[in-house]
Amino acid sequence: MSDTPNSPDTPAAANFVRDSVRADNEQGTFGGRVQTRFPPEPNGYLHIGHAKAICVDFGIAEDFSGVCKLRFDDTNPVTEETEYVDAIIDDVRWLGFEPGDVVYASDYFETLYTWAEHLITTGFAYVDDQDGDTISAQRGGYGKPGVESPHRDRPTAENLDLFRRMRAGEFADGSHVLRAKADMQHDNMQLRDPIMYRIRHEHHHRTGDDWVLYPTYDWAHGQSDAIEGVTHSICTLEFDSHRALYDWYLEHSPLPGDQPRQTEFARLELSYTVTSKRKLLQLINDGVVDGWDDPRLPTLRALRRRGYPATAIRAFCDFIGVAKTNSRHQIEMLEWFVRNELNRTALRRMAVLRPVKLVITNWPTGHSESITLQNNPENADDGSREVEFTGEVWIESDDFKAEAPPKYFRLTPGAEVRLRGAYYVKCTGYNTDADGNVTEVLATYDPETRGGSAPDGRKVKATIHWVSTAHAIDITAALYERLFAAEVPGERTGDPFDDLHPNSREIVQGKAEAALAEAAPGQVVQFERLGYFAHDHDQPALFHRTVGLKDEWANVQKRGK
RNA sequence: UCCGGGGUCGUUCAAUGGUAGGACAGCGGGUUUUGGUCCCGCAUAUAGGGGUUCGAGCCCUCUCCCCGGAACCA
Repeated sequence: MSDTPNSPDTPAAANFVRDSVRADNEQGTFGGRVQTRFPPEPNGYLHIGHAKAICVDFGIAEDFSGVCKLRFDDTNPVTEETEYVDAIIDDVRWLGFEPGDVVYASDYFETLYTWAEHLITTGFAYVDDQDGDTISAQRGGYGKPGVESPHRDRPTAENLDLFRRMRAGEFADGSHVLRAKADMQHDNMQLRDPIMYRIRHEHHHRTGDDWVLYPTYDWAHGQSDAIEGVTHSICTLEFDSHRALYDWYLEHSPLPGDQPRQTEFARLELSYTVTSKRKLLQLINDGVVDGWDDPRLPTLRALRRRGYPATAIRAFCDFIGVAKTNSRHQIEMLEWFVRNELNRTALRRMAVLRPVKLVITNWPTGHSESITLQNNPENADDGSREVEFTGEVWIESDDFKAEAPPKYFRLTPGAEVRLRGAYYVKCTGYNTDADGNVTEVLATYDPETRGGSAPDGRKVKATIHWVSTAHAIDITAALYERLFAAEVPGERTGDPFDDLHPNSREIVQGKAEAALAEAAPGQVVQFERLGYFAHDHDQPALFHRTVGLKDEWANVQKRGK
């Protein structure tokens, strides 16, 4: 076991949810049993916010040797699709969790229906055939009591008859609903005779056309929990005011076992990020991004494509903990976890993304030699590789300046730097085109410094990366900035789209060492001194910048301004 | 307006009546063949008032601020 926060072995931090589960176990509340569920609605792709929920739901179950099922909350046939179901299962597994079972709220439609009849029979539900606006108006308002429906005291037999005919498809959408007979005066609006069933003549992704009657979330959720034996129903804060209803429904249902308990925690929000399904969909539909797996998106598919390791996401989620405070975590912290993981695991390679040619004027014409470089200084087991060096190499254009600003350690006329693993070179001059752009940097090398150290002990202040022009391969790199330029997108104007970063993706053509041609699809490597880059799954020469390296030089420049 | 949930360094999470601590971010230094990593150090917080107590971030009380709640969405 390691004590680094990024280790998958690190036990998750204590938090109020875990503590309450532990207390339940000690008191024998559920006979020592722990069962949770992760209940996404299959109407969109999972994003980083879901990752936290997944880590909480599956994590708690794991900690107490319980089970966590993946349950699709598919109670609304008009928005839900099978496409999302498959993707969600895939994403959960990618994160590293194996669902105890994959189930659907729609599996329980028949039981739910039976229980609804039970509520009718016991006098706790009735059929209302007023229109939606009327029902809504009768609900009252904050601080104002509601008024009871004229159908509230409909006789049981009539309720049963109407409800069965609703199921049989005799009525039009919106004409009838089944409502709980709770309390129209309750301070909590959720208890003011909520809708249990509505009529939707719609095709359902699993039950097809078997049903025209669909349960609402509140009626379906707690009952599904009870049916499958969930003990701890952990959800996000916005359901807090639903808990009273959750309990009410359970108390009035013929449960097969223990009554599950709902606990709420704060969802994960990230700076510079939107996670609303509606907004994500809009970004795609408006063509701002290419699709659900565009690396600029916070969806799990996108983060995966971008090179975020699942282990880093999990470590982040475990580390930020679980609380009830509404909070927005800084994306910098997530990026720290990503770098921390990749620093240990990513092989180093040299790539030049904005190339300028460096000509070594005293290099023997036509000579080429092989340089041995470590694959990962953090892990000797990753071994080494051979890289060809010649008298003409690509270097990063940022690594040369005709006139050096203060504290600039790289190449400038008269300055000596190390070409990583190869030789010291001293800049002797440069050539420009008619417009004054640097076309070639000229330098001499010191043959005594092979391998990158000088026998006379003299030091250089910079080491720069390089790629032999004769041996370079062409690559394309996608450089991403944050999709939104504001910490809280939409805070100024109410519309996150007003805060879109004007240039969140830059495509550059670069040069790279030959070994990069062997990168596996999806593999993440470090381009030395530049950042971590994920090899695209489909396009062989395309690399997505996962995250840059911490850049002290950029800080120096920023401070100088 | 009513009900509910919150308020601890810049951000976030701890401290469950007994020295307010960690991480990220920031700043300074050391090591370094990545201006990376690593190491060392510095600075910064209990929303406000009253009370209980030997002792309060924690308990009581009043005030202020933030979030959620009146879909036939989840």
